[in-house]
Amino acid sequence: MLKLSCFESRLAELQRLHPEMPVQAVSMVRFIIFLQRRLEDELAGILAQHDLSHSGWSLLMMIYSAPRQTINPSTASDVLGQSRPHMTRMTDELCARGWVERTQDPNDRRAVEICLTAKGAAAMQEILPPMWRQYEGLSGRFSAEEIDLFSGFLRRWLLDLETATHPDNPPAAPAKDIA
Amino acid sequence: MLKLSCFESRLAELQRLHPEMPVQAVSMVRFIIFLQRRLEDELAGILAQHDLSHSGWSLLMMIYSAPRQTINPSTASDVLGQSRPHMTRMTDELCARGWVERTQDPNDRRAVEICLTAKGAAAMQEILPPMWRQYEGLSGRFSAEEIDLFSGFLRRWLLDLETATHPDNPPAAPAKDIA
DNA sequence: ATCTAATAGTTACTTGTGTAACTATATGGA
DNA sequence: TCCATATAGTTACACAAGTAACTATTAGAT
Repeated sequence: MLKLSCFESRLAELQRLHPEMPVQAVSMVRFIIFLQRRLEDELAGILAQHDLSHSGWSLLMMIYSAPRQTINPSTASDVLGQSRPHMTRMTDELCARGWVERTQDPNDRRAVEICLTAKGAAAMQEILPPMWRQYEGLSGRFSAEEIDLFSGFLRRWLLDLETATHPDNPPAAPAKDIA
Repeated sequence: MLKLSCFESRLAELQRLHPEMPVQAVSMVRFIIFLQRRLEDELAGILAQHDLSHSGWSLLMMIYSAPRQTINPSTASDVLGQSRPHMTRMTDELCARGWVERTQDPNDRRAVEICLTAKGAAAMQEILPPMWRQYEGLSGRFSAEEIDLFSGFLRRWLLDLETATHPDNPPAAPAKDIA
């Protein structure tokens, strides 16, 4: 029996026991958790070939795509949803590879700037193509229309959660079509 | 600036640098990871009041809703996507609370059965109502129609990933309407 | 100008969870 | 019937990532 089927049997039984259970909410939350585990496991396989963890990869992509290919640890922590000590450790690892370097923020002596090096940029050129293929392979089999809809739902949910925990944030503009 | 907005700026820049990037796939995978972090953080808040980790809670729910409120560790590990040693530790914690107990499988001396105790059932009656409310509160603001669609997408993606990594599994039947 | 509160990043410590290895037991093929 | 292989669960060890505490620095109110 498929694991998901087994899980859904449990869910059905839970609902039988507790008709007041918000079954859709419970299952959606659980589906997200299951998806995350699988997706990270799959990505971990190919990242391991480059001796990268998922966190290191996330940070590297943030740096690579930032203005002047430079970021500071607190911003990275904020956007990636991971702790500042973890950004410190990931930065340590990437520095050890020679892929990034830390410099002093000229305007704020507390702050550090993490910049991509030429070596790091070269590494990214090598890693990105197989990673794009991996991401594509991880996509479910959806039509373009379904992907637009699904992506929009995920984004809205994220925004709802972000806005709920930081009510002072203004509601975000609708998604711009990035493509 | 919203964290998600910041992230999407990075994504836009990545796409400018790499037009071949599968932007929808990359963003969807990343959205799942972000969602999982937030959802688990939110759930952790209320679970902490009951001195439960997310893993312990997951296992407890699996046991609570299983036939005869009994499960074995390997099945739990398989369905929840977590390691057998972790199931052992979670079981240790729940045993220490008096909420579950281990018994010998009468048919297989290797196997352990984890059964909910009366005390555990009582604890569940107490924990479930606030948890239902928490799950409901975590749901994004979607219409019933959108929730059906969204839930279906999540489920299909999970099935695609499960089938891709275990090709011998038959494609699952479409979701039965649980309600 | 002063001082309190907040922030940036690191270090030390803690918690969560994986893998490897182990023992005991079951399965299934020869 | 025997034996190799696989499985169940635990223990030991390793790794990932969080929190608390710290120092240095900045921001902003008075």
